[in-house]
Amino acid sequence: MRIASWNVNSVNARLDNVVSWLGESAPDVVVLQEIKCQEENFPRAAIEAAGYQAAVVGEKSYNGVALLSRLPFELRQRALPGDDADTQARYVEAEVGGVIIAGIYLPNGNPVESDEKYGRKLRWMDRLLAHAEGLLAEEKPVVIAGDYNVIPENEDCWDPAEWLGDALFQDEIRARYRRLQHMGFTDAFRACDRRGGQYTFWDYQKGRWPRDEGIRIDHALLSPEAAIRLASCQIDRAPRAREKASDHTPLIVTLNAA
DNA sequence: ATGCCTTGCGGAGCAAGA
Repeated sequence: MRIASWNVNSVNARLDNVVSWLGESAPDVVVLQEIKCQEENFPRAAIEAAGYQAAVVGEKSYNGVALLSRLPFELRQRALPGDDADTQARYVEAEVGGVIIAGIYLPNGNPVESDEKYGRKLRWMDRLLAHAEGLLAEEKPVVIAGDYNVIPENEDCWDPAEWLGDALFQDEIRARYRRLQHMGFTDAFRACDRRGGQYTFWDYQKGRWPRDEGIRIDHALLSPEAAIRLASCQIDRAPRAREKASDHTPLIVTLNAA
């Protein structure tokens, strides 16, 4: 099973790129982040024509996630449990072929001085940790994939000095990401590739893409039952080079058959 | 230099992203 994650920075602005990439890459399941539309404005017909059924958790203008699948799936969650007052569209979870797949769009958290932004990020991560414990207890293959907005280590960043004051780089943020690993989740990309300097995001500004000055912030974390089936995990840089590219590029995980 | 891009919203110039 091939499972991809991609922050598309508006699914409607990116529709041609997304549909052509689905045709070329043909993953079984894709979790999208920042679709930036309500469910009624999601381009469902074009996605279905490409061969995918979609579970859409939308919101006007901002955020928004979707799970696309070529295989039958059962929707499990449309929100991250733990705070009914949180109305932002950042979480979707489904079971596909015996694998629990969660798509997440973790809050950015800047500026770090702001409880509204940074505090929200910390609290969202704490809820994710709690929910992840419950998923582990199911003892099934689980893949939590998406835009974590976390730079795990200095080597995942082209210039750590430039990111010292940023919410993506704070020690307490990175500690929470490590806690997911300590409780039993495996960073699929890092398990397959020891190299630093492998990025999933390059800012539109300042020529970051042509200079390959990026950060690795899109991740797939695997429960032990999924990790023992890990065949490969790759960053597909091709979509970032296209016209009208998203500032993120897809991450693709391949699991061996059960 | 809270900018430099890019998007949504709405019909100008912000807000938000990372």
